[in-house]
Amino acid sequence: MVLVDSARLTTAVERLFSLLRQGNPPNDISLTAASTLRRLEREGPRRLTELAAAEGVTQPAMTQLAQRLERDGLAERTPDPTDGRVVLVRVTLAGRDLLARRREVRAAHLRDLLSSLSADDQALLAAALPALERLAP
Amino acid sequence: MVLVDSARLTTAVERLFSLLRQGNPPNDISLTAASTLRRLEREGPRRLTELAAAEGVTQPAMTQLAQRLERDGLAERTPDPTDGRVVLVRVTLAGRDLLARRREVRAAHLRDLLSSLSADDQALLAAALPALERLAP
DNA sequence: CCTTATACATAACGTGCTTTTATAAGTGCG
DNA sequence: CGCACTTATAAAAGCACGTTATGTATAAGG
Repeated sequence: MVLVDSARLTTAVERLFSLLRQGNPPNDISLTAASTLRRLEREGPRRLTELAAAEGVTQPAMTQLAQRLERDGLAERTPDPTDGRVVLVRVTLAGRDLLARRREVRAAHLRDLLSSLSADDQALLAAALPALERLAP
Repeated sequence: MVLVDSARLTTAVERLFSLLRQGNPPNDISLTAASTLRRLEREGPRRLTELAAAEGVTQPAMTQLAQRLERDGLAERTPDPTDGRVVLVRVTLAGRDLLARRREVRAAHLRDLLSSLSADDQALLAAALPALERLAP
């Protein structure tokens, strides 16, 4: 039995995400690019087709994205020693830095929002944070 | 004083948003389009410049978005009787339907995620939901 | 009136994605 | 070995979505 009003939680997450996105640097990378970098950071090097499937884009799109990421120094493409067809994509240090900076900007923005919340509400959010993390592992 | 780890909350929200977006219909509307439609549904008819400012895009971008929304039957543009320069944008029934369907898909997806959570975690999330809504009003 | 400000539209451009089609290289199997 | 399958690249055409710069119509105020 699900105790949470999933429709309301959905809306709240979407609205919050929109707000956090507001404060983005003007020339930010695309959502897919950011999501792919995060995935590479979280899961380690991955092959192109795997990334394409995971991100829900076509394989040519992921080829292009990987090339842009490489061009911008955010990712590297290296051959797989065990399979000559495969290209492994991995995030670079610069890529990790970019992710960290993005997180920092968003977190600062979020802190602003949080500061206008009551202590009670903040406590409720703090208490629910681990649950939220388990929800989206 | 902010009691919540805003960096962790940021990451959790981003991850959850990505997961919810996964199950999207292949030809979904853009984030800005969705956000604008939601705003129109929530706040009623608005003028173009107002929408542009609220969504953080330029006025020409909102003009184009409104035209696409109108072309797709999701919004209408009507003149303001009291000011001949102004165009009022309103969401149509089809637009509301689209929003409802999107919410339903996401909510169903979220229910799946929630169902694998402990009752305690679910209770924490349910308790924090109103605070989350106040955070992103 | 005439001028200036406001609201919106239009034009020209860049990026990122999609499909489609073609090509090439590597792997695995009968 | 030869052939099918897999993996990735490349290139073309098209649409969505954003930008800046510029144009046009209405409003507002001397």
